[in-house]
Amino acid sequence: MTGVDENFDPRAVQDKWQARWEELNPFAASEDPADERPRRYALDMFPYPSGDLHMGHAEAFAIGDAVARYWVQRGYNVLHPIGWDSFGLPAENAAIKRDSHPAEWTYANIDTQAESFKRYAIAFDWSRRLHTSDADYYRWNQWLFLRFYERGLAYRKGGYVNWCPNDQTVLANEQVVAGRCERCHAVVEKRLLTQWYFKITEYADRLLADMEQLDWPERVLLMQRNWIGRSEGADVAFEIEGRAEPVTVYTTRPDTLYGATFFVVAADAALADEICAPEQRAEFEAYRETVRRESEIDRLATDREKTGVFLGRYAVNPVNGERMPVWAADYVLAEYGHGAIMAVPAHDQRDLDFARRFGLPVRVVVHTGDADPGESGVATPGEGELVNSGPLDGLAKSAAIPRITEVLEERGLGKAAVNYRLRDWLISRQRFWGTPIPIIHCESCGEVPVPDDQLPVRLPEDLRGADLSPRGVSPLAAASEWVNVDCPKCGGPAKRDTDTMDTFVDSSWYFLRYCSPDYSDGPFDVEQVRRWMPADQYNGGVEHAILHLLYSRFFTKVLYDMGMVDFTEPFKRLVNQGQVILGGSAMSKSTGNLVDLGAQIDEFGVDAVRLTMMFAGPPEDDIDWADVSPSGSVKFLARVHRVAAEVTSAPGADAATGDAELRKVTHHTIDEVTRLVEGHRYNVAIARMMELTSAARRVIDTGAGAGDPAVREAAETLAVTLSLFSPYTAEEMWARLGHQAPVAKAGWPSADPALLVQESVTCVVQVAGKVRDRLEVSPEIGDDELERLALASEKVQAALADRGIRKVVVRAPKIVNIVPA
RNA sequence: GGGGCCGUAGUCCAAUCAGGCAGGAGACACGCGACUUAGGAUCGCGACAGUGUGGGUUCGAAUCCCACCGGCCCCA
Repeated sequence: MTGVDENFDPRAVQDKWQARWEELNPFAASEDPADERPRRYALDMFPYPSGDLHMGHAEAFAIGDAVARYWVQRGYNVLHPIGWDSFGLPAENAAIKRDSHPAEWTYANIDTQAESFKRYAIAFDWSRRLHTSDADYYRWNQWLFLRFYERGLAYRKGGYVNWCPNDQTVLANEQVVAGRCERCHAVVEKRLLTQWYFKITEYADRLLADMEQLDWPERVLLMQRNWIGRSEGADVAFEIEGRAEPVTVYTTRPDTLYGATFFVVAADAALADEICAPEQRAEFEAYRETVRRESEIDRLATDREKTGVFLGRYAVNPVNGERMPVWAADYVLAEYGHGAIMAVPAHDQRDLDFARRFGLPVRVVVHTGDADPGESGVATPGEGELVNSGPLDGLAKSAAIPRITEVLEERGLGKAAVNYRLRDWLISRQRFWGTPIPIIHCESCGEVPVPDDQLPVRLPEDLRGADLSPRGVSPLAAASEWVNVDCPKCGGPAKRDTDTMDTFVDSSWYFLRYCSPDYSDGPFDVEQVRRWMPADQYNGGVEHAILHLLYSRFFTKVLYDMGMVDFTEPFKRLVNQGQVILGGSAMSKSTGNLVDLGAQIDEFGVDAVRLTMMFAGPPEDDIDWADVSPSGSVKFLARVHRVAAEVTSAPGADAATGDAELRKVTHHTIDEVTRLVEGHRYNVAIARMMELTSAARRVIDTGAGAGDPAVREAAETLAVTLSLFSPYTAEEMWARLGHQAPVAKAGWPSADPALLVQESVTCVVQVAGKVRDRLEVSPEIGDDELERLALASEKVQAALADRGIRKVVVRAPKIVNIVPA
């Protein structure tokens, strides 16, 4: 062989260009107002610094990088920043274990990851790097908290909250997945605590309505819609005998009001305690104790037997005056609606299960045509005609709902109502490594905000190791010098709030900080944000479909209401990459089912690992590392590099004088790859680049040879397009072709339209749907002429034999289908 | 229980949005040949087989519709 492939040593090429790029700094975004290039903001979900980068990071950032690099090639002024989500529990746990400070572990890991990102050749603007655990960052969490507080969007309240017994802290609803802690998977308990909340529920309708603006995967929007869980129904007031105030319940099925046969109050709701009759109290309190010990998982299980206790009281059905026994049960949640429901066993399965367990009556009020629920044990929630319902009789369910709502409103017994599944966001945490909540509790003044000019409230630096052990209250409480302060209002003795903020607060606005990372007069420079935001594309894992993405949308809307931003949605387009798995299951350190990114890079090189990620399939699909072939990528990179290395024509050689066929392939490839990259179909784009490589190879070996200018044109096209995926190889090719680095700024090639036109196309002629002949015809051929040509074909005539023709379908210039009689 | 997404060669995947030649775009693995020795290199060639199942619409269905089977996800 020529020996040039021996010159292509991926490791040497990496080291050489990484150093060179460090000098060139090609990806700094320009803030120059005179820079007229249109701006694009390519945003990646920032990493948590737990050890080094792993395969998942490698895929996610390879995708985001292809986007950013493509925009740079297209001549945009591109913002592609990086930072670290560096507060959080793992650092704290590591500090306890090692008797050190969380900052030590955190910043060491950040440095490791930063070095890996550089080696991995991600096109970041390194000058904008931020860490949420820096006081320069978290002071603005505190500042934002105070603005939320002023607007009534941050408040403290007592109630049952989710408690993770392992992490020894409360959790937001969004952090409880199927009854377990989303971090450590411990079964979540309920505790009665006073905690800080953000009033995200006030934005529920806007969070729903503004989804229209979003070019996001439909399934993510659907998940958010489900999470917010808007439902329409009615609030209905029920008298409870012996209680002055009526109790309001929310129902989505007011049409079934005549079918309500009992009333259920959440066992752990205050109402149950209040109305329980004295003779039932002992039984009720015993039951309540068992309920409190139950996990969310138990309570949600649909197949377990219903439990409950009669409270010895009766509610009155407002439409027919019937007395309904009031029960306490665990299948009604204290936090949902008003913590009490009217039970309609005929048309709600859980109510029916309860009724059958305790021998309560079942009354059908909607005739659905299905078996009687009282007999079958299967509730009938479907459409049907109302019966046993006084004035509603004969109406369809859909007509009965507005009718009964109207009646209730007329009589002052109820009204149409909207309910949400979404709860307010619980943001306080009883842990150390987070943003201190900037509130001071004064005995005489109550809650007093820390004045802005005293921000940041820094974390005390003398806590470390065992000081941080979880003990159910924040470790900050033990730092007495830090805790005890003078009240900013009255100067009297006061104590700091010792909880820290959920780290999802940090990540709800970091993308704004990137626009002006060193700004010191506010969380961000409003002008800079106006120029860069909203982000054009946001890349990250679907695991954030609800939590982070919902919170960020909420923050953006609040900032909009504060007049700090001029848009209501932060991320125009969202791309969720799949996971990298191994042998069909998720990679995990604990099971040893793991591929180490560093080892892959050592073996195959950065470019081959990146190319393998991008070529494996569509970005949103999972990649099973057992199914892909990084060695195949190595082979391709050597092959495409060899094409460039063999080129002997001079830079600037006139391609027009070169091989016409190869030129067509090159320009078709440019045209297709452009479209494919725009559509995020990188795997197909790479396949096209492989085809072009083969076409150039053929011309070198068996055609016009390596000196043909068309070969140079193909090689240059390959270098620039490959730079999105395998930047080191692309840079080396570009240098071999006699050009100046960086190839990243070479400029995207454009296809010559003249080379895209086809002189002839193959028209398929079918008889009864079977291909019988192929005709080479002009792409401009008319239907009539094509039909004549097709019918004249000998093969067609033979296939027809002596059958007549019933119909001829012509779709010029691609196909003719002749249907015999 | 409700809703959503997905089933194409031994394997990963194209073509599905907008119905029109799957002699599958590309690749992995496999086999053969060439490179005057060798080949975990390179270049070339090849075979295999097939749109989950059953209906429907259509001149024509991987593509659209319905049902079923199987897998994944969200809510309950």
